[in-house]
Amino acid sequence: MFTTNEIDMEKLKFSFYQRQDVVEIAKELLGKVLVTNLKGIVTSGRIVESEAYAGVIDKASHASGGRRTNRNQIMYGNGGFAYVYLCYGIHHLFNVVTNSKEIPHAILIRGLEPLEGIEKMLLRTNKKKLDNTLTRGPGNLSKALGISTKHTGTSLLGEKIFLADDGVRLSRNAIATSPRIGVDYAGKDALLPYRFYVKGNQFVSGKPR
DNA sequence: GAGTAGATCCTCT
DNA sequence: GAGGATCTACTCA
Repeated sequence: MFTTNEIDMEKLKFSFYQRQDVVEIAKELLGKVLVTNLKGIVTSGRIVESEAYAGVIDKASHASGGRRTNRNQIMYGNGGFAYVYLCYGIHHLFNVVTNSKEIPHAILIRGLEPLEGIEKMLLRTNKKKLDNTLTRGPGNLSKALGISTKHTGTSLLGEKIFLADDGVRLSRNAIATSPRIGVDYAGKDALLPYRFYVKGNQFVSGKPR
């Protein structure tokens, strides 16, 4: 399906995260590579699913209505940092903060196709063999990559966690759009088409299509 | 295969 | 003191 091309991997630049349109960035993140390098263990995966959270005007966002708390203050900082938080007491959800200071945009990474360090991911998740549950869904992928809430505030331009472009390009018709998942509480904002995924990829969460 | 309950704990009210 | 940007296992059919 995808071919790895590690030689041409290039970290996404600060300016990539600084742009205004969080929905556009969410779409562009599909096909990019998320890499973690923690305690000398390198694991990575290609992003196949993402969701945009459009700051203060978005009821589904933690920053909805300008809410500002200890937990989400990182969203009010500059783009290019990680926002990780705990959900349902069990799951660590990994977000990419975008835009500039005081504009709390973020993108939730929901699905990855494993690339490097698959055996390490299996160890972390207590799985025996690779299947599509390893990095499908936001809770699973952060566990597989070793990401937890203590990584909130980590720069995505550093060595520990970063996003890279290895030259893979997705054609426009390979990308599908849908409403976001698990945000029914957000009223009509739950219907916004802010979720993007690679059509037919087995690491996309939700019902297979 | 579909539907539901339980896990589990940090964060905000 | 309540509830959440979820996942899994279990039931029932």
